[in-house]
Amino acid sequence: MRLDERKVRILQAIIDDFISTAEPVGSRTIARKYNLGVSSATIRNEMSDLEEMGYLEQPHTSAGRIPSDKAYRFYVDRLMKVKSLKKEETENIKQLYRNKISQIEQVICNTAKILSDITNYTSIVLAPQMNSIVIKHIQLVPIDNRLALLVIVTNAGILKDTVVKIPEDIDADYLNRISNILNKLYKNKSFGQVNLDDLAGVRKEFARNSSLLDTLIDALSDNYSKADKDIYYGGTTNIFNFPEYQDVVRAKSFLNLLEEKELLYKLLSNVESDGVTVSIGTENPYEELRECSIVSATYKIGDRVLGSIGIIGPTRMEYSKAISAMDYMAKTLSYYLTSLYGK
Amino acid sequence: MRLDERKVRILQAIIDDFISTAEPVGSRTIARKYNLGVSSATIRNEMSDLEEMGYLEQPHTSAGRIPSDKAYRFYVDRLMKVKSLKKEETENIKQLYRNKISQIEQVICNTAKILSDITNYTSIVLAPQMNSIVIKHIQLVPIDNRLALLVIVTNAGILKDTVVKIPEDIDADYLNRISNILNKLYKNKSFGQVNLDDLAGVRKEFARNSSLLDTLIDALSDNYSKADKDIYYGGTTNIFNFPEYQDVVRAKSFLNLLEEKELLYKLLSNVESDGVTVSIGTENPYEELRECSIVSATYKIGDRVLGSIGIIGPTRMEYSKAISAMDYMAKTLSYYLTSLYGK
DNA sequence: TTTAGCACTCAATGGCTTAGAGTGCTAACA
DNA sequence: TGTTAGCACTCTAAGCCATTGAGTGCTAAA
Repeated sequence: MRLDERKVRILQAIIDDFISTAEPVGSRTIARKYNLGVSSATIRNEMSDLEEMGYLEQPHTSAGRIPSDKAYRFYVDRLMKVKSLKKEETENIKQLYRNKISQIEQVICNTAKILSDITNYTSIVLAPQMNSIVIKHIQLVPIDNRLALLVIVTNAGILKDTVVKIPEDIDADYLNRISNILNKLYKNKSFGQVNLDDLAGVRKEFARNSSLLDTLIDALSDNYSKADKDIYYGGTTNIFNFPEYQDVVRAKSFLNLLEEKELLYKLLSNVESDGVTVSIGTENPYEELRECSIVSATYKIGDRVLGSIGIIGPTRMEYSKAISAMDYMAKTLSYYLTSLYGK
Repeated sequence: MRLDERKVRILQAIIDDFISTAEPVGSRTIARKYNLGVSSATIRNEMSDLEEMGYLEQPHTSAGRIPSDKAYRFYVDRLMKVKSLKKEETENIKQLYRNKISQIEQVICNTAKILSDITNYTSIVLAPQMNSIVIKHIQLVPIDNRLALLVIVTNAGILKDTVVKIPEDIDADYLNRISNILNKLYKNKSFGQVNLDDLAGVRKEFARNSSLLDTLIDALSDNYSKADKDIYYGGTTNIFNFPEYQDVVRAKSFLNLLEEKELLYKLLSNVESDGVTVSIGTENPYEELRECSIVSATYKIGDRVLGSIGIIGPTRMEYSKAISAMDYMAKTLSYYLTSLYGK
């Protein structure tokens, strides 16, 4: 059976309607709301065909029909016109980056927030992936006679800097010497190449202060291992706005899903490095996500991918809005980061 | 009418039962489960008295009874024995602070998490209140020829340090001079005393680099104004575990409540500075909280209150557990911060 | 003062009916 | 041959009603 133009028009009407109402769509509704110039009976026949072709599903005989994942895919690839963001929305985004220069985590956290504000879905942002980040400089900055700040400067902005306790009798010169040792070992290496054993190897240079060495090893490995899977969220409670999540059990399982960092991490780190990726319902590799869609993109410094951003919502998603917001956001963030830290 | 010993025993049984089941408690249940040596009819009479005295309420005639806020207050003040935490729980808490020295925000964020893990309620932690924090040192640390790190060292650990853009032609000496100016102006002042006009007043010293000055003013005011109302959460979805929040509307309104930072901020900043404060249902000044209880305490460095911690849950809360966890946590956190930044 | 007994109340449960939205088929029509 | 009106059929959701049972309050006896 061929998907002729009339079928396409009807399919589009059904998808549009279902996206906005979340109710199964009947033939009469289509005939009334979208005047396609044919009667409900004709539409009924076409709908029956569309079901046979796999684009529609029927929850039960006496209900209307809902689009299948295949229909959404067709919609996203062919039907939908990506409408650009409203002026005020792009302004909001730009505003976020204008003048504001602060910790990269801050920026990313705000990115998540604004993305969920614009789309009304939940947004997920993966913090920069350490493995690809190169250390430009390590320095111990003295704070007082018992504390110092271990600052790791990377080509993606400052990383979590860490306060470390130092033995009381250590002076600035000594800290400088240690900074030099650290630099010699790690400068221009990526975090993936960092080997903490190297540091243990120079234990003798620390003389009697081997406890300081241990503290440093701790601090470094902390930064290395943990920050890697940092995930930021925006609009986690937005899910309650959707009728399909008015059921506590479903809402809860959605919120639990968000806490499965491992899964989200895998999901978002396998994203195309260019443009916006859309993953619909059962296209997702994970069971838990078979009723959700994910719109994602990466953000970069120059050409190097740092991390990724995702929007997650019901398969009945306003793809057009979500995709355009994602596209604009990822580009703006990348542009901003590149101008700040890029070479 | 007097609250004689038998009434108290019955009241206690009812409260205990309701706390663990969330179901209205009937006279027969009490007679069966807690053998008080009297029949259900006697208990019935006593319950009727307790209701008249305001300790019990009846959702409807043919249901059992539930404790009133007055009953919980009595329970917390007189009846309840605070049971101390399990060994493994205190171990978990200590573990959190052992060796781990990092940004104060990190510590606070983890505090929220562990508190909610132990109690199964939602925890709320107010970041250190800037007004009382004293600046010990301000320094601009050069990163590369376009960026510097503005580090503000306080008597409560490092504050959010900020990356600032600097004009390309500025050298380390110049940054040092600026650091000195900043120190002269702000050292040993609390954030409450910081007046950004002071900085504007030295504009001439910046010579042609007045854009750098503006950046610094921005960065400082950012730290000053925003961080002040930072709130960290733990276990926000724990609320779904309680039968009284199986209703989406209620669950949603609870989650919305958590986003009312202004309100939570007011609520938690008016807490007794010593010991644990318990605020039950309608005792709370806000309408939205009349079905919740809040257990809170402050954390300090030495004697100076920095911020506060709260646990929020249904009025039917396991007060004993919540209070002991809160007590232990606040003390441990204060001890840790004092040993690190105190004096 | 305590307790057994009993009538009474009321939310919750489950079965039953009805209403209505929607389908699919058939037959007539252009 | 494609389109449409008409109609019987299906199935969920909503409303209604009777039943159940947990729990109370009162009374009278121990």
